[in-house]
Amino acid sequence: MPRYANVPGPTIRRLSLYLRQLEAMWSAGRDTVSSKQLGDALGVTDAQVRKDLAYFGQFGRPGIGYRVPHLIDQARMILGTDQTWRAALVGAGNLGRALIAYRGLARKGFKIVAVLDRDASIIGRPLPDSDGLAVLPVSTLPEVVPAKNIRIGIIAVPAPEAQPVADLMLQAGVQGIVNFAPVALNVPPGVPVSAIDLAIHFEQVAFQVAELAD
Amino acid sequence: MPRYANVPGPTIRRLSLYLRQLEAMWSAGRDTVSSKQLGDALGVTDAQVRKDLAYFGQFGRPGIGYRVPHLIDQARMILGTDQTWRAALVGAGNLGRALIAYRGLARKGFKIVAVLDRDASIIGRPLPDSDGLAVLPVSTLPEVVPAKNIRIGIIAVPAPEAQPVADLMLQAGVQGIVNFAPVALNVPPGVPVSAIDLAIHFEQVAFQVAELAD
DNA sequence: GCTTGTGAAACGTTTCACAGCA
DNA sequence: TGCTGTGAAACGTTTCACAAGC
Repeated sequence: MPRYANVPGPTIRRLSLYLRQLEAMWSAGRDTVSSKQLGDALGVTDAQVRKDLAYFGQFGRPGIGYRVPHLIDQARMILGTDQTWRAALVGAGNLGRALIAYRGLARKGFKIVAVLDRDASIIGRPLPDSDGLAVLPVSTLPEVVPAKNIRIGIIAVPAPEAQPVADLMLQAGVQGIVNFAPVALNVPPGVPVSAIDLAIHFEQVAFQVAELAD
Repeated sequence: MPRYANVPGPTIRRLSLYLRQLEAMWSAGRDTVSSKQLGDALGVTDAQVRKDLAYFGQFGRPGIGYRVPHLIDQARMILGTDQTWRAALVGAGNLGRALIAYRGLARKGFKIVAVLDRDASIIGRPLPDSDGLAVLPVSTLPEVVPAKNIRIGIIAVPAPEAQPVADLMLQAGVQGIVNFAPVALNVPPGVPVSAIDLAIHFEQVAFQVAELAD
């Protein structure tokens, strides 16, 4: 029963960008915006912006443009960030701790309510900037996920541990995964996974720079 | 004079994935791989793998497949990670320090050789896991970039500071940017930028999960 | 028998261009 | 006049299907 079954993937990715830009514009005191203005700010054509938004409804007014706060509300509803998403983080290394401290996630409604690790030497330790969370053993995932109403799992462990952690997460009832480990996860079809491989982004820049030089 | 002008963007993004998977397979002792095997590991069709690789040359042997180490070498050459890329990191907060400590970047040839920040209270401080780097003032970017042969800039500062930092980086001679700030950078056309907005990846998972539920 | 490389077909996305409305 | 929403055209990417090679 998908709400937006025929919406192209690229459109959904850009919707996140539109929302981010709209929030910035609203903070800057802007009340309305045209597809051209929104597109220019993001390097997208005005036609693209209109087509994208039209997949979800008719939000604009000819001659005027889009009302910024209204479009923000709509985009949040569509993306699901009008609600709070409780997440479990596995891996309390440098990256994991950076995620805990990052306010941008909470601001979007993502709350890390459990932090787990395999390393016995850090289990039980309180985490800075975390509202008093302490590190739990990964093995408690099956109890913690239902008990804390967790829907999203965050993987921030070394590559070789990522697959077993993902398996355990899904078994525990997690509905979607954000994966920072540099490895392709094998999950059942239809399970939402977003992968962020830092090194790959650097590689893409390196390729483009090399292209320019030659 | 681009070497690979007509190669689709998605193909270049997948080439990074192929390389990562091939490195894992080589570590696991695999010597040859077919397009089907490589594709299955990544959720891509065999035809897609072959088309992608064929944009860059003829690397395979009918009836056999691809020689793993040879394909790794080729992919590294194409992506540019057969060389070392020296990078400057601006922003020594939680995320910045996680990047400094992350070995995966160095393993791919990306070396952070300068760390800068605006915050006077941390300037001069030595950084853990950094080979003895100390934090420099952002204002020294114009001297540091040429002096240390830096080609890539990494932005890990709060959103409002990202644009001025980007401007300063490009003025200082940086050739490409990896941007972790949740804001669209305005850069001259053709300047390679890769943007990583952590919150957006979470949002995409939330959307997909919400789609399943309804 | 198995697998590549590749034209051709199928498919999906973006851009165009304009009717209709403020 | 300015701007949206949208069919239709243009463009780009993926999949198909098979000849050729191991």
